Amino acid sequence: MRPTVHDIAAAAGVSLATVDRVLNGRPNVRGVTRRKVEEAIRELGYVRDVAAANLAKGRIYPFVFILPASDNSFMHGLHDEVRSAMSRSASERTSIRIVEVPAFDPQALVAALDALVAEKPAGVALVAADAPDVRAAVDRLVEAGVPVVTLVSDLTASARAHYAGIDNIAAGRTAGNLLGRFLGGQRGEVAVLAGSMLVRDHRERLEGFSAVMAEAFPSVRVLPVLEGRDDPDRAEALIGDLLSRHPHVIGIYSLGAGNRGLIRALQGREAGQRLTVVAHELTASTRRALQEGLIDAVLNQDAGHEVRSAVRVLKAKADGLPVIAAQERIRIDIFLKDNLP
Amino acid sequence: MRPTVHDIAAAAGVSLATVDRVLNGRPNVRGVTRRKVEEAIRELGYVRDVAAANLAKGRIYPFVFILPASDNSFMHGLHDEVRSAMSRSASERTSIRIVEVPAFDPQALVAALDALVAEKPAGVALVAADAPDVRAAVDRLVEAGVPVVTLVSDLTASARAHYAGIDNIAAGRTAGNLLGRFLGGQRGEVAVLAGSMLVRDHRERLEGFSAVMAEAFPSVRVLPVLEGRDDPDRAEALIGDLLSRHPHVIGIYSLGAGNRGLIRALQGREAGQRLTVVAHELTASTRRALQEGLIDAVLNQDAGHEVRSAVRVLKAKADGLPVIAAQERIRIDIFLKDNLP
DNA sequence: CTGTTAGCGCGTTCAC
DNA sequence: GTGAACGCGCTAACAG
Repeated sequence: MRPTVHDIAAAAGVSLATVDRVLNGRPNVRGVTRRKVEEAIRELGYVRDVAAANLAKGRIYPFVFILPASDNSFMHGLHDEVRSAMSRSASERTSIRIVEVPAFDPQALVAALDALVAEKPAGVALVAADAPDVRAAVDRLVEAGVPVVTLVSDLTASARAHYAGIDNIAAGRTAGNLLGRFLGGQRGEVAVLAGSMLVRDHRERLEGFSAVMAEAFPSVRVLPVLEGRDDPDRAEALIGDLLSRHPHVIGIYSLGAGNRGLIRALQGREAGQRLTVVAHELTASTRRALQEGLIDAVLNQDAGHEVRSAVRVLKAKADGLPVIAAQERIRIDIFLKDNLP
Repeated sequence: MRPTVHDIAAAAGVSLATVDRVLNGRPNVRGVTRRKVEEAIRELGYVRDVAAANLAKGRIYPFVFILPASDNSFMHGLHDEVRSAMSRSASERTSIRIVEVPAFDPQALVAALDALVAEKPAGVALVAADAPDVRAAVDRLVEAGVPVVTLVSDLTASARAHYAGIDNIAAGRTAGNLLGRFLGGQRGEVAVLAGSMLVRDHRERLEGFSAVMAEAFPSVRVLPVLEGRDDPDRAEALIGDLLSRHPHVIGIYSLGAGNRGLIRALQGREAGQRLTVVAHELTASTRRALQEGLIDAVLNQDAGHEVRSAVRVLKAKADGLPVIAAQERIRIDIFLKDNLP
């Protein structure tokens, strides 16, 4: 049987309360007594039963997730995952609230963040838009003692405690390598479809992609980026237009969301002129396109992992505990039609 | 505040014990009473506090993991993950014991399994060798009331409750697709290096790989499989010999373990004659080879996920609870040099 | 069949 | 400074 507080109290010849004081680093314990207790703890190999501790404390963590109200599958998925985390609230002792803000709107984010300064939740997670005002608002919240983590898209140089998302430069490089290899030495042009160069994750993916193409696949020319604002209709128009003007396009890298439009544009083409396509985010539509061979590879970030990681980190920060960085790294998943989950 | 057993006892006008009986489906409750309690539970939206329940129960789950004593990095990693699960035993209320058996040795497995019939642990996980005797031994253990899950390599048609591992046919297909695409239309021969055709996972990978090559890449000829027994030295010799005899080899699929030998053989070649190589299992050596460009892609199964999943499933089975299949699916990870974790 | 009672391991008053 | 005693939400004897 595992040793309990009783055992160490007995071993140290003190009462439960004293053991508790030492365990939780509270004052009012003489140095000698403290050392005696610490000795007993080490001796018996005591490890505190967190579940019992939480039960006794009855503590719950009120968290707020600020999410963009984007109408694309990835954001819907992210919402779902947060809701799923809410449904686990009971067992995880959390109380999660979602605040929706318009997408690509720094001012809305700032307002939402500032509103939380007074509320003082135990932690806040947000999908950051990369703007100085947002950075300042995050810093104000942190200053007020609320831990903040960024989700999916980061806000560097801010006081956020952690970023729960993938390394987007690496993602861009991966996409470039995959696309380049799949093209198998063909020469020609590749198009890049992004959501917006205003968000950091998209900028970084482009950066990584461009770097690899220049380094490793010089015979392929990367066309200027198209900004589809993660909107299917706009993406379809942009791609359709591009393909009619550029007959030498042999591949596409879609680094943002709203791939439904891209897929529609691809469907319109004749069987003979298939393009090599790498896209981001595994959704119902990209999955189908992968299976049908319209898309060759999909890079994915697991929104579920990201949300769970954000919650873990926020809890740790709220308790002033350290975070095991390696454990919280979000991986870049690659899906071909054969390894779909 | 969440409703507790006290609240529903009060609402239903019964005692705590009765509420507990209804909650845990225990007998000795009149139909009327039962319904009253169930009504109150629904009414108040009661959800049981699992942590508190576990605390009160004080139950621990004695599990046994039977692992092959293979000297390759993947198996070492698997061992590490099981040990890591053991270190979490305190908080997960498990007590895990590892039993090592010689690799590729059905009889040793049988002996280990039979020894457990008397011990009657709460569950057993094993890396199965695919032999009728093993199947029979597993069935005996299950018959004795011990839930069994297979790990990494399955044992179909046995009474095992679950398989915690990847879909190896899909893995083989993924490898084939990747290798075929990377070859970019070249014609030539590809070699296949396996551990042993006696284990199911290797057979299935080969099956998936061969199918895709035949379907989608007819210009590539797949050479007869080489069996390296997951032994580095043997693999090096086999590959070295092969390459000297077959000048038209343009790619290699290494579907087993012991890739250190393969990598040594690759290192001996001149820069001009690089092969396209897809291997399994991300280890220190395959990681380095990936970074150095000796290997082009690595497929991986996350041993940590597999072990954690096995524990979750065994717990559920021990309690007679259902398993959420979707949640326990182990994914096939693909790593290029750019998305290494 | 149903209720009473005593813990599980820990945190927290409130006396001493 | 230190300790005794109660309660967190739930389970499990043991009575009735």
